[in-house]
Amino acid sequence: MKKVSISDIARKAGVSVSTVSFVMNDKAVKMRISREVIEKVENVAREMGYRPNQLARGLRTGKTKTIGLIVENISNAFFAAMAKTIEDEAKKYDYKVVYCSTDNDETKARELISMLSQRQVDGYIITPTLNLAEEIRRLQAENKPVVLIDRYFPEHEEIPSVLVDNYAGVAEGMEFLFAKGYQNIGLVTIEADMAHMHDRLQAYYDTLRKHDMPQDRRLVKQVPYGYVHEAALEEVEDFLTGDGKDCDALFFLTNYLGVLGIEAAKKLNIRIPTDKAFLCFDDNDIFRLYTPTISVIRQPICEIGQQAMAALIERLRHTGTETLPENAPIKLAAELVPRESI
Amino acid sequence: MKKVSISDIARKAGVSVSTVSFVMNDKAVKMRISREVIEKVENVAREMGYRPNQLARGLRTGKTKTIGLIVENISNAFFAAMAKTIEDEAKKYDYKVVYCSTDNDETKARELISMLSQRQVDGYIITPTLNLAEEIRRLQAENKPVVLIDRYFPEHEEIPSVLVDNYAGVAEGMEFLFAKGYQNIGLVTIEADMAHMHDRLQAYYDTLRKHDMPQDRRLVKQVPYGYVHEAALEEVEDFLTGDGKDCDALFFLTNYLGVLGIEAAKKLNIRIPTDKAFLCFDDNDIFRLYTPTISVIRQPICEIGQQAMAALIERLRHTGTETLPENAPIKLAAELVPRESI
DNA sequence: GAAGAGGGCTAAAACGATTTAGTTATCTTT
DNA sequence: AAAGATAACTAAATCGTTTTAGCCCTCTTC
Repeated sequence: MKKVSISDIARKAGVSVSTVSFVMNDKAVKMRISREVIEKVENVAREMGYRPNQLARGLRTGKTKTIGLIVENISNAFFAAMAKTIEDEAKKYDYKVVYCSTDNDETKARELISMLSQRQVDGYIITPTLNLAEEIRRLQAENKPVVLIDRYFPEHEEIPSVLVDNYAGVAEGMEFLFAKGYQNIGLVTIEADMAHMHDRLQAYYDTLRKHDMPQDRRLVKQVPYGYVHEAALEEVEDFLTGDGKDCDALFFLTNYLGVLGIEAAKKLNIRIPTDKAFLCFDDNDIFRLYTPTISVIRQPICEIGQQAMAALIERLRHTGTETLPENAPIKLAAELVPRESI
Repeated sequence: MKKVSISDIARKAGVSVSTVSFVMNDKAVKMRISREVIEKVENVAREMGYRPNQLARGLRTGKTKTIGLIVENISNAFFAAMAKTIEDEAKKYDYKVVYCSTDNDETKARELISMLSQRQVDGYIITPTLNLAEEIRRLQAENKPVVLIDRYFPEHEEIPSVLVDNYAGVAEGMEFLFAKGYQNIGLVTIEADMAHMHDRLQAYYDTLRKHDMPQDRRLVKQVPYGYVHEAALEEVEDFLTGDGKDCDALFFLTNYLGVLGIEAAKKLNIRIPTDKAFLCFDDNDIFRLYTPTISVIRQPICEIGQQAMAALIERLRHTGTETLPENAPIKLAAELVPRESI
């Protein structure tokens, strides 16, 4: 059984293809199609179970009503939640979203952009990797709007972005630790190759300086990217028993690092918060449930998704208008969620 | 800057559109295009940054090299992991996957199928909801292969499916609990409206009968579908303090229910396994990390994804051949992972 | 030197929609 | 009754590919 096309309907209803098209697109009245013909066409279309072919439509109109969402890893709780929000948000504007994961790999990111571009998506929401700015400029040059989320390129304000205020979030966390009397705060992070991680790291150092505390590089552990779980865990364990042994508090700069942290602490029998207080950037189911519950700096995931979508839609509407009012990164406030780990 | 099309290249290279097409599709040799022309076209295409328009290609060939993946909820760890496997697997066969969530809503599932069908995906991998068989038959009638995962329709063997052996998995879990000496085993489940949940429930009752234990309906708690987190949590708490108070072990039939279980136990100060042993169907990061670690029946997620993909690819290849060799549900063995909670 | 074979390319139809510019018939208007 | 307006449609181009059929040229071969 083949799919029914607009011309099948035209034939059966005894009208032209154009007429059917007008009826199916609610342009019948504007095109002065008569009541009877409209009804006839609608009935035939319903009976035959007509569904417009979006490829053909997209080819002709140049609009696919689809946006491409590129995240780091869709199976990570943060991005999964983000994807869900964006999908729901997109539906409100009658857009469909197709998502893909970069695994933080530059090459893969490029391939994904290329793939989405070939599939003619109307716009993009992207969690960029390093060195992706040029590729993104190319999309913009093709008049395809792009909005970055979670990360941004400080030197490229022509690419709009929506993210949490990383600096303020970490600063608030540090102030909280100081207020609770912790003096020797260790940091666990990943390579600060992109601006958002750099901002977080900078806030750590700046807050230490503000409180006239020494800035000891050895208290900052960088877990290299791309390690498998076991290797990364070992890195954290080494830190907890080595350079970070005397810390009274640990600040984990990502969700995943926090999970590694509690796993390591568990293995090493480090009591939280008695031996070390724990604070993590970005929330996670585990942190809410673990004993003790883990304090976090929570990102406003929904709001980021909503604002990103809103920004994208606005640009989709005014496509052609090259200069847009506001392009500086939109930075949303993080929320400190104190729990038992501090 | 507009996108460059095949005819732009043809013009610039001074050849016909067909020639360019042959070169771009590696049919140049078969079509006896000369070495020089091939190189010329390839160079021009590279210089101009040509990317084929997949809409046009799909429209012409009837193949989009895209498969639709419909799961219950992409932000659930189980489905997120499944999606990742399937995406990776699809790439091996040079397919792209677009995924969407039903939220277990029949209507939404229908809409998603319709949307994917309009976008002309070549095949489907679906976690079905109730009453979806007819809709799926329609896809098959249009010659679009479908493979179900995680759930199935026992009365529709013409729709192939790949899933864990739910019955055997739960039976193994029950035997393990008995072997450890637990006598009074409560069950927490959701509505058994679909066969896979029915199979799990049946295994519970059958194993009890096999051991000549009473089958007490009150020890089976059904958490209704669609409750918000707080309401569902309350349901579990009520059970733990009410009908299930005297159980020495609890078997949670899904991942999410298990999480609710530990959350409730924590709130009610129920010690695991001292007060009650915990066993959960389907693994989760939390279960590995929680104190105590939670024993689970682990589903072979990767294998399910791989086999589903393999089955789909086979059907994509032999499209037109209506009768396929093996169509009975493919049931893969679950694995008991004993941890501290028992 | 005519027929046939092959080499090297191109024209044009087709896929399924949208959209512009008509066309035809009927109705006003003067 | 001729001119213009309007109502109710339709023809055909177009989007960017793929693919079939065929064209033209040169070389064999007898």
